[in-house]
Amino acid sequence: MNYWLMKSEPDVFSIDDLQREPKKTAHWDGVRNYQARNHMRSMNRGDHGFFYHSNCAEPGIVGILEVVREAYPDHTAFDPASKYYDPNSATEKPRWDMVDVRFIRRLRRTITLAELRHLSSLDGFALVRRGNRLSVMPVSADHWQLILGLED
DNA sequence: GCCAACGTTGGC
DNA sequence: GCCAACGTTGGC
Repeated sequence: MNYWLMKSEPDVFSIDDLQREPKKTAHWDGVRNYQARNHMRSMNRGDHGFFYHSNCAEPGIVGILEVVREAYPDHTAFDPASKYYDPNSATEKPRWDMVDVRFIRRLRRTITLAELRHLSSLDGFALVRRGNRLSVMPVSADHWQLILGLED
């Protein structure tokens, strides 16, 4: 099993929104960055990921999700009414993909970005690299366990 | 292929 | 709201 981290702005789509979805499952649409898309293409059913809240008062990891459907075309790219519309992503040759993810649980507390930045043991973790803006990134098994260990 | 201009992300 | 750090676009 591989581990991931996926960012979402809570004002747009929060961990609570995911929990409220039917079957607690949602499309992870709107990714418009090639590196992030390629990470989604590498995901396997059953992989786990951190749900990260970005661009908010307390940025950090708030929960855990599971990949329940592997990458397939992101239909919002075909929809002129969508803010994620991409005229360069033709339906016969889709440029952008999404995965389906299911809510597993909330963390008992938010593990903040500020806190993670202070851990030298997380050196090399993409999230805490300076200037990182990637919205979907891998997490090593070691880092996954280490971060979960911070929860209590 | 270079690179300046522009747009976006996201912490603070 | 500011702005640093990137990514993308498009002229040449």
